[in-house]
Amino acid sequence: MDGIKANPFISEEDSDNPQETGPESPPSPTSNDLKLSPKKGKRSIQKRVVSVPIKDVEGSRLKGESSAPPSDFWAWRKYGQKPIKGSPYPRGYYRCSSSKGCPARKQVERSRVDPTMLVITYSCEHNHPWPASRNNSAAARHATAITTAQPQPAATAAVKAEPSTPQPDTEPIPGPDEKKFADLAEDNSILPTGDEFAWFGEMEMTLSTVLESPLFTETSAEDGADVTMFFPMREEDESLFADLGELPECSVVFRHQRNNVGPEVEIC
DNA sequence: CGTGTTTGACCGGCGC
DNA sequence: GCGCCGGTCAAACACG
Repeated sequence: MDGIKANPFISEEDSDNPQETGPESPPSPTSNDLKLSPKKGKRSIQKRVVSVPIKDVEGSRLKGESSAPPSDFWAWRKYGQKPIKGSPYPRGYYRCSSSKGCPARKQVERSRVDPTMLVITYSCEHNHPWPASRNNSAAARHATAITTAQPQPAATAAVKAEPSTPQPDTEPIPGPDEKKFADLAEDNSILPTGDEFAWFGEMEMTLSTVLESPLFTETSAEDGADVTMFFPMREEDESLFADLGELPECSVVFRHQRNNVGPEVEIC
């Protein structure tokens, strides 16, 4: 909390990287066996951790959302809430209600290290057939391009260095996942299905894109410079996406707050 | 009436 | 084997 705190407030998790958002969740020795939904016997769950300022959340609440914290425009239905040991704040469990049978889930809890931040964990079955969205091929291309454009040994290095650098919050791990997501999206681009799950792919793409951005990784990671990235897309733009196939369906807003050190991350 | 939230109970994994 | 804990279910309730 001295300002050197890492930036991205976003971290991703994969079957290979079962790590929670903070130091308070030590990787279990059997980390090979990722965490699964106890009830389901599925083996791969894609997880994405996003931190958003509570201010943002309240802002979205004003828009009409009751207790749904996120500002994404997919519908989430709360199906549970549990007090988490070690945390004064309960964790809410949300399920995607945008479409029937949507396997996507989301956990929302207040960050223990920074109570002004909400930690949102998106999760979805990895082996789920991600349908292509109207723009996902573009996004996929983008992500792929970025990933390949940055042949970082840091990818493995970052993952490897993680245990030795316990960050208080989430970490940017531009790892092999990005490629996975890209491949997924591209692979699924042949799927005829609707876009009920496209949001997840979209999110992967968007986040990956931002995370991979040298601007972000370098500048903000270096000294926390004033990185302001605006993707002026909001609800009103959603209608545009219905007709546009090139623009990103979701927007990510990274804003470095002057007073409140910490970027704003918004996924909508 | 349909949809979403709340809340207690239940289940399974994991550590001791 | 036992207890703890996280995640999910499902009934009851609230709201538009």
